[in-house]
Amino acid sequence: MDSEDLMKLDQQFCFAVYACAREITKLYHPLLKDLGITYTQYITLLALWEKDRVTVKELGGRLYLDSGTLTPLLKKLEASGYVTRTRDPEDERNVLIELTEEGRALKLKACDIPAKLFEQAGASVEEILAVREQMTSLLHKIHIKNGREEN
Amino acid sequence: MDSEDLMKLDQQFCFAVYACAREITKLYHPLLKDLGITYTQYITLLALWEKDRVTVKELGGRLYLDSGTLTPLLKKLEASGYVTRTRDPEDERNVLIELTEEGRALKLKACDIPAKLFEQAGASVEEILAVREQMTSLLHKIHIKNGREEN
DNA sequence: TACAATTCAATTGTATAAAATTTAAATGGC
DNA sequence: GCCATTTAAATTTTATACAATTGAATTGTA
Repeated sequence: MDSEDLMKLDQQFCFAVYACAREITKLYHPLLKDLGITYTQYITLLALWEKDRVTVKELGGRLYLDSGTLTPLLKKLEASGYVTRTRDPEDERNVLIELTEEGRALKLKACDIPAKLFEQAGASVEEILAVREQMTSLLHKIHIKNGREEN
Repeated sequence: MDSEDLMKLDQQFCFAVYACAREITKLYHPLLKDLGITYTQYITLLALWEKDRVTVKELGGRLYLDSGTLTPLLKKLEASGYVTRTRDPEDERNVLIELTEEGRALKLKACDIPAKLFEQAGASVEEILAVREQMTSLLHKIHIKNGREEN
């Protein structure tokens, strides 16, 4: 492939992923609107439903987001009554995020979302699973690259 | 797979794509900073280097972005001297986007970026190409779904 | 030809993202 | 125990994204 072809939009791996991510988010929108949460809030709650009483740091590590994004988002979830934010008495630098009863209850209202999305995706389960494996593998590799300054 | 597993963060196809898209953008950052442009501006210029003198609508169709995102972005590219924005005399509703000489010249400075990124990706070319095909296919399918209100 | 419907870009309002800086708290030598 | 270093969260700044609305221009049609 010559340099001219490499510059074409349709040849860009990054663009396929970038545009796809945005379209997927839009696909979630009507379902999440019923619950009164945004996509990033949904992803954050998924992480908390698995394990809460975690620091912003740990949550950010799992979501690949930093405090600049999470702090305002968690304050919104707190204002909505789904989580609490309390300074860890053991180490006042840490803020512990915990689900409230309403936060836990929301999981039941959201539990059919993954199945609904799978159904809407318009692709076979096998295909989706295979691509997910590769995306996850690539995500880890790139995250490590981004973690180092050089290169 | 039971409903509990379907709710796990690592099982979410959407999250793999969403997080990967953000990490890829970060990977581009140091390269694009040298050129003084952002990732979305780079993608927009890729589209224009292929074909310019297009309306905001057409450009948005190729980039999967609407005027709410493109209008301020194109104004920045205009302020940087890379594009011009002129109302189409034939149909005053349309705004035509054209590259300036500097905008065209920037392509030469950017032409080694795709190769550099391929190198950094840490995955085989075959793997990247295969996943890109599937992401692109899925992108088209979901875009059509998002275009229709029902479903 | 009026004029309702449509189309396009811009605007408004809300919510992310991420780099860079700041502030407060804790830690590790000495 | 003092203080430089480190760490965590918050804040600041800049740049997307997108839904919804607005306003101007065009089109279809009676």
